[in-house]
Amino acid sequence: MGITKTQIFNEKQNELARIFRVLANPARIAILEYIGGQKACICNDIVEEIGLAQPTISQHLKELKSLDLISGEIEGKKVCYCINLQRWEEIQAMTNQFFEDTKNQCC
Amino acid sequence: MGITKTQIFNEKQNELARIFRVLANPARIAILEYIGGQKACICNDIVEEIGLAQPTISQHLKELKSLDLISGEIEGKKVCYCINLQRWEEIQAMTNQFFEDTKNQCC
DNA sequence: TATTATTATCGTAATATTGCTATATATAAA
DNA sequence: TTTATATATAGCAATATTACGATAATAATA
Repeated sequence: MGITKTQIFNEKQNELARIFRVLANPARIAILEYIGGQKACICNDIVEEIGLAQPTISQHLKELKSLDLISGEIEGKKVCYCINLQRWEEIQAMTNQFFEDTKNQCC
Repeated sequence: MGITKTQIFNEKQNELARIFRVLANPARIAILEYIGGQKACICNDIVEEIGLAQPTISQHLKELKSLDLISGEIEGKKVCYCINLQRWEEIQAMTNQFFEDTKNQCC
């Protein structure tokens, strides 16, 4: 095989794994940090900031959007990306809950 | 190419990405939940619990150990795995800090 | 309309990940 | 010592990911 057996896991486990997968890349971490660090929603200075080719950045942005972690508003020929705060906090809460729930008593 | 360009990112970004990568699989989430849910450190009932082949579980455990997220104590012919609480909380804090730091003012 | 700037998509090569079977290793029990 | 049990490792096939260059799509500007 070679493909993750999502069928045998529950929805929450798959959702958590998907969230972590989207975050599991330093370019996407850097993009999120950069977007988060801007006062205004700056768009694709990201390409210059990060140092990867424009199509690569575009692909990473697509993945981040697929999780609804960021949103891109079209402003003329530019697209202005910013953190989707509501979803961000939702995901922060979910992951933190996972860490909290999984702490155990053993050892 | 096809390989992540770790050189162009800083240590923290790479470390975060690595943490998220280890967590980015529903089998590993399920394993952690199971280990965390046991009062005592139960070992490889995990194989029966999860429903993947024994070598596959072993491989996932190895990845979790590589992040020091769990530790495996040898007890006779069995190995008793449990959450490494100190590291667990360290990683919880790191990821939570990331979410906290990255929230922004825009939009 | 033609040009330019910005972003997205397509196709591809290199590499990584997932999960398996077969097998090795290590310890306990007979 | 032989056998059984528990775990790890090696090797492999299928699929996913990362990053790129080429190119399409969109919209502002000349």
